[in-house]
Parts: sequence; structure tokens; C-alpha cells
Amino acid sequence: MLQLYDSLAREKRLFVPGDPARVTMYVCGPTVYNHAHIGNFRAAVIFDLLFRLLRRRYGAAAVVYARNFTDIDDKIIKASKETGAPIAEITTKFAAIYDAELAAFNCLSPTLKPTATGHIAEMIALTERLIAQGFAYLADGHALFSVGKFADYGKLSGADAEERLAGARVEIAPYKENAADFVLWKPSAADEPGWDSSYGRGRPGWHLECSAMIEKALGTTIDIHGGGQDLKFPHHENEIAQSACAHGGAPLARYWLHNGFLRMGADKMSKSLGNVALPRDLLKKHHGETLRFALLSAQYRQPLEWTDDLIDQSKKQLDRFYRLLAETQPTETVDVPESVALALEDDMNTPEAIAGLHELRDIAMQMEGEPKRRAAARLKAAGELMGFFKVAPETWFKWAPAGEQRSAATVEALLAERAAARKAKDFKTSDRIRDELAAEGVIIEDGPAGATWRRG
RNA sequence: GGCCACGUGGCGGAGUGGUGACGCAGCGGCCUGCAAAGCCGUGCACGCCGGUUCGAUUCCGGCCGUGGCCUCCA
Repeated sequence: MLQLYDSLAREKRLFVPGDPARVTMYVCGPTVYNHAHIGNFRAAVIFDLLFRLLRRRYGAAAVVYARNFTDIDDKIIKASKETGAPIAEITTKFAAIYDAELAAFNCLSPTLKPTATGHIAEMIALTERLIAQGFAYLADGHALFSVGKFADYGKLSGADAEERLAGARVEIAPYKENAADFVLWKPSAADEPGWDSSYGRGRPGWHLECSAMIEKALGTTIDIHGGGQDLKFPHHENEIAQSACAHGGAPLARYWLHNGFLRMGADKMSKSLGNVALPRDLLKKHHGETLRFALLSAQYRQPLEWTDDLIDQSKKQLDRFYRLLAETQPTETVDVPESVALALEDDMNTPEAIAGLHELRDIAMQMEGEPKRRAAARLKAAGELMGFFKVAPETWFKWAPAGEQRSAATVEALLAERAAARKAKDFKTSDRIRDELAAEGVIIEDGPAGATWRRG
């Protein structure tokens, strides 16, 4: 019984897909003109988790998850003009980086990764339909959506458009019939990229692409639409309006999910504030799985403080789990224990699920032999559902940030030297070696079977 | 100004009308040559003021504080 908080209904609702044999989810992806920041990744990781939960419940083949790349946009045009690089080169590059970095966070690849430029014809057709039906109009080379024609406008964001605009700081474009109307299509200057349409050469507005891609890739009404809180207005509000009007009133999505933000100190993390942490930099110092754990340490709708301490705590918790897995080497496939599954199915209560992981570990630690192995397998299954335990425990404990680290071979050599010293009860030497390695982040642990080492 | 969230112990962060989150850090102990890991034990937590209630951190009202959206944004 999967329950999800629906932002439109403003309550938790039992998830019932339109067709259990084809469950559809769409999430707004990045505009690919520079590096994503860790806040962007929170959304990606959260919806990856939901993707995993849906696959578990309905079968991997039954879930279609689409996440787009916005690859035509004024910021991209600007980046191209500034760097001299062709637009396609910029967007291809940053889309590839985005995918690769998310893979390091143990995110599964979405089923579909549509691009805006791959759906120009659909966007033009959608706009023509909206114009023909009187929901949109042409003015000064622009195609504009007439917000007044859609009675439910504002339902998602909780305020009608006029109220919002009352406090807006933007100037109203003179060609708009009403201040709240938004652009479907805008004209392109000669030196700007554009496509020919029946209403002139131009390019799509931001909101149009998602409606067009959803319609083409997933259908008229999808099960889940996800994105960050800040996308509610105007982006999602506009998507809802376009799609509903183009589809005779059929809703765009059955469930709307919005994730909360990462905070850096007192503020929201954002590029304009300059307080961003980039996965690109973080991955140089931390394992992607540690960062994934950190992102999941708060419930997805709540704000989360992003600090170095949070990353450290995440690493330590994963160490505890990996330690058990290293010791027991479970390989069998078992069902995900209820404690964790139920927590996740309750609107993705990841903190409670993580508490369940700790409980599973505690249970296993009290056992010996085969029962311990089986108990460890349960922990492994639970963690894997959340996208953890992707690597072998040995790999986990020997992982080091790129470069500058002492090689495994020299650590082993020093360990042998230390073992000899300990045998001779030369603890001064043995402690010196341990301290030396500790200074480099290599931790030695003496056990009954000799010393082992890990990177801290 | 309009709309919307949130305020839990040193820190991160769940949850609940009446005992326990969980984790990190701390403290005491066991284990260890010493450590580490592990184990055991440990800590007057729920912004303030009213109200409802036998009883509120949990419900209601007010206040204070913080944050988000209203402009590209996860």
C-alpha cells in the first residue's frame, strides 16, 4: 500500500495507477548549460527512489519513468554566445556529465530521457491546437496562453494568478492581453536558433516542452509528475493549464509530488546566492553512495541542512552497515523486510527506513553463523531497495578520493612491518606505523585474524 | 505586500493526545599491549503565551522566529 503526498490534493493519498501494467512518471530534469548542484540532485535521487519502489511493486517492465533535458533555452543561447561553443556541443556535454554524476549516486537511468529539441514538431502542433481552440492567441510574434480560459489556474500553487502578480517584481510585457498569460512560443532573432512554424520562426517557451514531451512519451494523463517545490509556480501550473486545455479537460497527472530544498546555513542553496555545492566537487572527496545517503537522511518534503557534518555522519552510518556485510558476505536474495518497505511506502519516509536499517543490523550482530548471514541478507535487501550497498564491502572500505592517496600495496607493506613489530612486542614501532597511516586517513584494526585496514 | 511551509535534546532528523525514534558526537564500563571495531549503560528534547482535554511536543488560537514561492531555479 503505497501512499504519496499529492501537492494538488494537499494530502497523502493511496497510490492507484491508471494502469498497473504501465505506470508512468515524469520528472522535470535539468537545463543543460552548466554543472548541476547538489540541490538539483536531491530531486533526482528522490524520484530514483520512487522509481525503485514502483518497479518493486509493479514490476520493472511496467514502470515508465521519463526525465527530460531542457536543451533549448535562453540561458543556453547565452552560454553559447559567451563561449563560442555551438549549442549542441554544450547541451550534449552537460547532459552526459549529469547522467554520469547521477550514476555515481547510484541512480538508475530513467526509462526515457526526452529532449526539448527532439519535440519541436509536437510543441508546434500543441500550440496550434491551443490557438485553434481559443486557449491561446498570437501577439507580436509570440504565441501566448490565455490563462483566463482555464478555470482551475492557480489550484496547485494555492493562489490565483492576479494575486500573485500583485506582488510580482516583473514588468508585464506589452503584448500580453492579460498579465498572467505566458509564452508558448517566442520569435527568434536572426542570430538565435529557431524553427519555422505556421506563426513564424521562433523557439518554444519553457513550459511548453514538458507538456509536449509528456503527451508524446507517456500519454494524456500520467500517474506521477514530480519536481522541486519551486516548480509549482509557474512551471507546473502552466503545464497543467496547457495540457488540460489541449486534452479536453483531462488532468495531466494523477499525483503531483514536490521535493523540499537543501539549505546551506540559513539560505536556500542557489546559484544566484553563490552558495552551491556541486556533485562534481563533492564526488572528488566523497563516495557517491555517501552523498546519496546524506540526501535521503531527511524526508523528501522537508528542508535538509547540507553540511560537511551531515556527509561525515552518512559515511559513518554506511560504514556500520558495510562492516556487517563484509563480515557475513550475504549473497542470497531475500524479501525486503517489512519495517523498511512500509516506511518507504509511507510517502517515502526515508529517516524511518534508515532507522529500520539500523535495527536490522543490530539484529544480525547478535547472531552467529548461518542465521547471521541470513539476517545480513535482509539488511542488504532493504538497503538495496534504497539504492545503497552497490559496491562490494572491500571496495567500500578501500575507496579513496582520486589521487594523492597512499596505494593499497604500500599500506599492505607497512602492515606487514607492523605485524612483525607487534610479534616482537615492539609496540613503539607498531604504534608509530599506525599513527603514520592514521594521519593519512588509513585506519588499522587489530583482530583475532590479524590486522585489517580501511580508509576513514 | 500576497501565497505556503517550518520551529524537536550538542548536531542531523522521525514520530505521537498518555512509556522507546534512529543516527552522529559526549560520558562511564567490557574487550584490546594501547587503540579501532563491537557490546553494555547513560543524558529534566519537543519556540513563547493562552485554550480544548483527566492528560498536549502532538488539536485550536495568538505571538515571536526561520525559510520558500510570487523572476531562471530541484
